[in-house]
Amino acid sequence: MATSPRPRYDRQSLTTVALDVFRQRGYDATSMEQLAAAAGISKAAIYHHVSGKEELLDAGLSMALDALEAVLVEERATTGAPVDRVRYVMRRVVELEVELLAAVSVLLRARGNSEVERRALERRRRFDRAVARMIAQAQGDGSLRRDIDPVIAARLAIGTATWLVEWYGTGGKLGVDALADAVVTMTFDGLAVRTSPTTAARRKP
Amino acid sequence: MATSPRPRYDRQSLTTVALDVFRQRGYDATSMEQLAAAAGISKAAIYHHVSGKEELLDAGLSMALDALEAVLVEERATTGAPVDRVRYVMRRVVELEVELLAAVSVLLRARGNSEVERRALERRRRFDRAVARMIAQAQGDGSLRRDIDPVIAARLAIGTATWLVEWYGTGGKLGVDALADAVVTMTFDGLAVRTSPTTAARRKP
DNA sequence: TTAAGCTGACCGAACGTTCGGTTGCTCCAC
DNA sequence: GTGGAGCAACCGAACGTTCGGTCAGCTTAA
Repeated sequence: MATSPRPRYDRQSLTTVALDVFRQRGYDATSMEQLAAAAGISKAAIYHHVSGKEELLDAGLSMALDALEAVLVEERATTGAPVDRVRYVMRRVVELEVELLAAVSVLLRARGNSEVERRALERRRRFDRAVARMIAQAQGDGSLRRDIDPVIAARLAIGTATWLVEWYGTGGKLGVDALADAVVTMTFDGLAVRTSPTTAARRKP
Repeated sequence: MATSPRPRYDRQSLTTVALDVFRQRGYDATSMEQLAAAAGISKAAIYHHVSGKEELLDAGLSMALDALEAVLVEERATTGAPVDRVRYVMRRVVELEVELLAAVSVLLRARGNSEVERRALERRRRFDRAVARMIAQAQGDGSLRRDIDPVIAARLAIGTATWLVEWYGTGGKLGVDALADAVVTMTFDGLAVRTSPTTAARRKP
């Protein structure tokens, strides 16, 4: 009757635990003692699996960034009309953020206080630039409005999507699909009522 | 020839200095020594003006929240068509964020780790609810689309506006008006091209 | 028997805060 | 006009506490 066997952690599972605590309290405000308590092991035991606190942050940030960057090379993000590719990427970003809520939450709070954070910020910036390039293309072929700078548009669009990790609870009543619908609809069609059904018809790709 | 007189700080001016450092490094990652260095006085001198680190945070958070709440009782936010009131509030929020960049930046990073932060989060939530109520009204009179939940719409809209403090630099080339235009336009009309000029005509209130 | 997994005790460094004392400006009796 | 009392502003040094991290030794599964 093994009611409570040893936790048996590894780098990956410890990172998951750490990300949850980092998300709740912030990286700097989280002590190794608190991580140990959350994992149910002693502080010293953590050092058997990772080199220290910063490696947990690095692994967590990479988890989010790897997933985001993978979206950019998916088929539907590289082929087809630019506007459809932007829509697809937006939707996938929302899905990823729900799936990797804690990791993305920690990522967007990184300030560049260490080399690990600075590298993560650089990768995040590259992602933003890639989306901005796609938006610029869609503006070029006339499917997106041109009166908003593509870089600003990308930042606002990604910001809208990114921000939801701040309030979206995993146990929330709103499903992922409905949430992604809301984000994509608002980003491309806006909150105002549409007087013409032309663009509304292509809302869900 | 008094080349370098005493700095002569008070609670207010010290808070301004502290907010800048908090914004760059994060509250928890900022030490009193770093605050002292930024202010050009000794660590001990700070305690002559404020009770401690947390009072600086409290004063900074209140600065942002007071300004945001004041918007809700302005005339253009309380009279007129609901949709116009929402537009106005959005625009004012963007203006305030540029004006109080550091304070808003610190506010949106508050995690609720202390009583001070928890009180700030509660005030922020009340602000969100007020905007959600205005959006619900605008949906009720048919001027905003009803297929997005007002609470979700409010969070996304405010999120879009709030997020810009993460990338907007005070010395940036983009002016406040142009930025507010971009945010309001994207939130209400979206990035997609308009096939009907009806709603586009009322973009700038 | 062995080695990975883990623990409690512990370390030096850095933290926020406090304290005794100094500095330099203001004001007023003379 | 001047000298010295009074005081807000400030400083260097130190406080107790907590931090991230280490270590010698115990436990447990194979």
